[in-house]
Amino acid sequence: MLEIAVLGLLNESPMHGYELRKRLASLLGAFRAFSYGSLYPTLRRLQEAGWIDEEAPLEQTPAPSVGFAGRSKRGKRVYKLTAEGKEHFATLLAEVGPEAYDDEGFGTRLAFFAQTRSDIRLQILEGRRQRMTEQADGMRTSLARTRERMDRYTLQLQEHGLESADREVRWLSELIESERTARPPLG
Amino acid sequence: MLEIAVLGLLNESPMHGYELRKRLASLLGAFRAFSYGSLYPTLRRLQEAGWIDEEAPLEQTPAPSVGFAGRSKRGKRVYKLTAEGKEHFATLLAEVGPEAYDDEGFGTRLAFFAQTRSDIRLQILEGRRQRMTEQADGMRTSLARTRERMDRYTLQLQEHGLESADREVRWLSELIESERTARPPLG
DNA sequence: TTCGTCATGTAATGGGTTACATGATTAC
DNA sequence: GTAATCATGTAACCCATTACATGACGAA
Repeated sequence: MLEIAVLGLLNESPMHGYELRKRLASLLGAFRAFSYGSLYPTLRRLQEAGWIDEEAPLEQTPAPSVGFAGRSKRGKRVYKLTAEGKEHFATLLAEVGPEAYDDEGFGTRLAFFAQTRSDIRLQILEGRRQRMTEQADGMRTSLARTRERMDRYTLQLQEHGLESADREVRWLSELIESERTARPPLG
Repeated sequence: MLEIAVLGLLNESPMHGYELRKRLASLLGAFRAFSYGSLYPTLRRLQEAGWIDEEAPLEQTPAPSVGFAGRSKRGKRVYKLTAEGKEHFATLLAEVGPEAYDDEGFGTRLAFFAQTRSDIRLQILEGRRQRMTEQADGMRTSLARTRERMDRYTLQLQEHGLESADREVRWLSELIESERTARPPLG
């Protein structure tokens, strides 16, 4: 999750960790803000895997002290995607399994839809819609079956959840529709 | 989270693990279904803490083999809340900090609102509303600032998120209102 | 007798968080 | 010169998941 988000942002432009975290927070909507305690280890892991790389900073100050990679002690580390990283990111975006439909995964995929193939976009939207439809139906059934036995708070909770699920289904249907008209099927 | 949910359900009636999991799934809405890999260890932990206890099953079959606590080999283990467990659960429900407002925590608290003191209910609802209001405002600001630079998918994502947040705020306001009229402040 | 579902459990792992620690840079 | 914010990092922990393993019981 963090991995795909980091790769996606770095695919748009090189960035350092601190900035990455801010972009992440605003992209994924204030909630889901990832702490540094997971971000920095992830950056290291991605670098070791060869998917991202540190940009050597262009030296304005004449002589950096002995430090490796051009950094004196502990300056900004600006990361960018490598060729393999771009490839890997493309592979991740092309996955259409359940991990692309669930609550955490779907938001992240959608955030990078502009970089996703249009047939994959459609598959993900339809998968998500199916999942949300099933969830809504399950809640409807359970509500119908146990409505009388529930206290008003449980009822409110379930009804709000159901309405949210229904709203999302409608929203997805609109997205699917405009996706289809924008790129009509061959023939 | 699992702890409070387990205690809450067992406070309503004694139950075994398997049943607990099904009730959990329907209570928290199909999503958030907790696997056995976390449920059973939690039950053990709660039992070791003295908050829940195994009910000795009433023997219908004449002689169980040597097993301890009345179970022959591995039968159902029906758990119930102890007195300390009830006390502990009440303490958990009375917490009004951030853990009661965030996404995971709030749903669980609301599910057991019928067992929660009405002044605490009000505090939790107001805390949640404040949090969601702040979140919505943050998203509105960020949308206003970066709307032009965003692709249509990111825009859709943010707008849907904003609408959901706004809807929840309105819903919370209704709950707060009815909570207040049902139990008007002293005087 | 075999299949489905009820029922309990463990081991390995994952993906994050909190709290802590450090240092550089900017604004007042 | 000092406070805020930018910036990077580590260690300990937490709460869950997946995959696996076992076994009882009822219905076809």
